[in-house]
Amino acid sequence: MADDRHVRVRFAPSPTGKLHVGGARTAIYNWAFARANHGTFILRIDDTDPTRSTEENTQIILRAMRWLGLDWDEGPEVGGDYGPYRQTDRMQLYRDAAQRLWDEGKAYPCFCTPEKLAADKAAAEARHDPFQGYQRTCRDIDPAEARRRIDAGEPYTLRIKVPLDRGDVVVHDAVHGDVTFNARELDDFIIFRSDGTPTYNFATVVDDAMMGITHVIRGDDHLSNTPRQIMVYEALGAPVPTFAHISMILGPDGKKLSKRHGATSVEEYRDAGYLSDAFVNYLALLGWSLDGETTIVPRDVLAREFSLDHVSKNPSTFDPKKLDAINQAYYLAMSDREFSERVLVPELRSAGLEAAEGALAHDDAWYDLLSSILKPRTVVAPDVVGKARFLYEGDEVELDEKSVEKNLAKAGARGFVTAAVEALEALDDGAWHAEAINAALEALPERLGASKRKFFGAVRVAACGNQVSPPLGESLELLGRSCTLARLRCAEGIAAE
RNA sequence: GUCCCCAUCGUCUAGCGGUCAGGACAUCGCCCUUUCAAGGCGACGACACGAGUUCGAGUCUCGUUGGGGGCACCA
Repeated sequence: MADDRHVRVRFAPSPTGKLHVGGARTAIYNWAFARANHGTFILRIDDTDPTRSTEENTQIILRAMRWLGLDWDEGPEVGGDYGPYRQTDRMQLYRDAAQRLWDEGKAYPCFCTPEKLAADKAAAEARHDPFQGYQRTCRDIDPAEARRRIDAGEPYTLRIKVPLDRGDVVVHDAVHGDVTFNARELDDFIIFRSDGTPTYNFATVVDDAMMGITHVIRGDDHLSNTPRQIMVYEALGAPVPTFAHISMILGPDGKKLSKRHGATSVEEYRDAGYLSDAFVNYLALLGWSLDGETTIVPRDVLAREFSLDHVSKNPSTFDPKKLDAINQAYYLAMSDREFSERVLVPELRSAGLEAAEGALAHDDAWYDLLSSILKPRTVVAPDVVGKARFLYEGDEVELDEKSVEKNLAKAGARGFVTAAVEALEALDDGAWHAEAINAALEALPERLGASKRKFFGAVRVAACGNQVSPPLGESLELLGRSCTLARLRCAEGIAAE
């Protein structure tokens, strides 16, 4: 094992799309593993597929990484001693490495056409040959002959020459243990395409070897081609890293998570109003546990306690409900001030309730009070907008039809509102606080011979416009004396007698 | 077809030979309560199946079944 070396791990996304939740989790594990072991976390852009990779996607991924708070020690924009950190900028390195293997007789040119390869494979399949890989057709072509054909312009690929006596390959995996692959499965796979570009299995290994990667933490889907990658390490004479293959993330139907299951990209969750900390917390727990009991694992704890041997082997199902629960737990843990600054005000601004920039309509105490009542009612950030809107409608609230029908339209409602107006008028501006407001209204239902439910329901709709609202006392305090009384008087006019 | 991986409540998981199989989310009920939440208490609910090994198996072995992944001049 290479564990005694300084830990160096990498996250190497392909910019063929946005950062997916599965990729995000892989990134989180790599980051956390590096931090927990005082190692180095490297970000590398695996963009060897020119047709599908875009610069735009690269930027989206970098942005998502920053939003997730996964800072990298080496990589794009921060540099490092093992760069460049984009595969397209490393082409010469792959060529050099391949040339070296060729010179050393560990790789050889293959002139088989794709058609021949397909035919060979079909034939192997037809005779039920357990070995369906490359038939090593060009393995023993005389070097001089090969040279001649190359010089004549014949297209060729470069294949790795797997030693015939290699024997079984065992992958030492930190989450799966030792996984043995039969030597028979290994074939002389292509390391360089006929167009002169390296294949993934070759490029990644060259990179990981040159970058001194000690632990390769990646998706389960790579386990099967790890043996061939090991062949490359061996040919290169580089130490084989420790692998850690983590299971996939599935959708609610047990199928691999995809678009049809809803949001799959990190930025969609950011835009939906999830907290980065909560999102990282949830994803970290999807396949890893601290102790089996703890659900709230802040980033710093993750960075300290993360360990590969608590990584689960089974695939996990993405559960939006649990994400919600964790997100809400993070809000609940915030102080009113923090909630106000990080959640409430930004949402009010982007919803246009508050000016996009500059001074706010109220003082800090007002937002803190609002935060205190909205916090336990918020699952995702944008929830605050709908719940705070009634505070921004001036003296005439928009009355919810159904609420009016079930409250103000009921007999006696006018009397309730009138009584409330009288009681509240007795309070002057200086005494306009939730506690005093509640005290002033408290005795009224009994005096009027009405249930609290009916009385407060009528007042609530009159002042807040809806039978569902944050606590009444605080709501009226936030509304202010004059606005509250204006709304109540307005409702008196339409309330049933 | 072949190779590999996986298998504990609906979901995420704890468990690393002897546990009343624990926690969290979800669901349901009760409490609190002027609405909605939040909170408190409680209920429901799992070792896929079959053989072994063992005094004893969720834990070890093999098989079955069921999922997933690889076998590309994709990554």
